[in-house]
Amino acid sequence: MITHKKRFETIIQKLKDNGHKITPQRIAIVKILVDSEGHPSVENIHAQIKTDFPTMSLATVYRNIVLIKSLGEVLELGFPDGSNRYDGNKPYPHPHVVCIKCKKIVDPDLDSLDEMKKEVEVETEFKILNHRLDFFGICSDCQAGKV
Amino acid sequence: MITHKKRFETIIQKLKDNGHKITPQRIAIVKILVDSEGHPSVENIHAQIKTDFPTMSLATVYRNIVLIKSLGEVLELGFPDGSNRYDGNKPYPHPHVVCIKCKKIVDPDLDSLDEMKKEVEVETEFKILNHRLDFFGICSDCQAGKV
DNA sequence: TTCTAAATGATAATAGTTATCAATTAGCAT
DNA sequence: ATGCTAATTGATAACTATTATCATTTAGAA
Ligand SMILES: [Mn+2]
Ligand SMILES: [Mn+2]
Ligand SMILES: [Zn+2]
Ligand SMILES: [Zn+2]
Repeated sequence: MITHKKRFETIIQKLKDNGHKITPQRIAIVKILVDSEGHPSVENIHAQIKTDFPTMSLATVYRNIVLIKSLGEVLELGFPDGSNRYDGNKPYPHPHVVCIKCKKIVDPDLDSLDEMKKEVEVETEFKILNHRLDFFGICSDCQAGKV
Repeated sequence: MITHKKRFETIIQKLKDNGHKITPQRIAIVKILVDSEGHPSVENIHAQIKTDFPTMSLATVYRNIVLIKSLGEVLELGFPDGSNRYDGNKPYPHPHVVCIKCKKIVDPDLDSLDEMKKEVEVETEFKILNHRLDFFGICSDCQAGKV
């Protein structure tokens, strides 16, 4: 996918620009972050890499996600049960739709959010800097019993 | 506050109706859940009660919140960093505005959410059952440097 | 008042994440 | 190309919010 390749280059370049070394582990992690459609978890990333990179440590995955997060190049979807998920393609806040059965997470198109943010700023007198919107439900596959 | 008293009675009654005993610990926890304006944390609830009920165990607070949650009478706002907060007055999903400085959480009035939910259902073919909307920012007090 | 299942308090166990530290290595200087 | 050094890694210990365990206590019915 062309946009994924571009994201890959962007993140690698940003790592270089900030004086970080480009290790094989880093490359593998960034690749998965930008190639995944389904918002992978740390465990998922680790498992994928370990298949053909058996020495990959879980700590390295965590460390690099923290690093890439600090560069603003991955969005962390933290869930209270600890099952955090990551979006390396759209590293800015955006709404998500979560299937509570198969744990799939997709990006819907929603434009009314900006309007909503302004509403909230006027009403509450907060300066809004960030937001998080999740819808939880059952995807069409799971509704059809294709679990 | 009249609405809080009503909520208190509602929850106590529901506990009775479901065969649960009304203990002093339970009463204290429910009181705080319905009297708090600011979405208290477990630690906060525990600390408040311990002042004049020194034997109150943290485990009891956790246990009772799980119980009241299971009866649908408190909304849990789980945050990925483990700083969960509770709303005993509006136990159904609703948007929140979180101050990232003083950790205050308020309930804004927002009506466009239902519309948004329908939009998402049409677009993604999910059956939406629940949602979570948080805005993060800085409250007017913190903006004024009243920290 | 007595009885018993439910609830509590104290604490151990759990799980995701972060910290630590010795060993390895990417990338620069020679 | 080689060696150097600070950055990075892998292994594992530590941490922290929450849950489980279990002996003791108690709410509420008989
Ligand atoms: Mn996304
Ligand atoms: Mn609320
Ligand atoms: Zn599904
Ligand atoms: Zn504030």
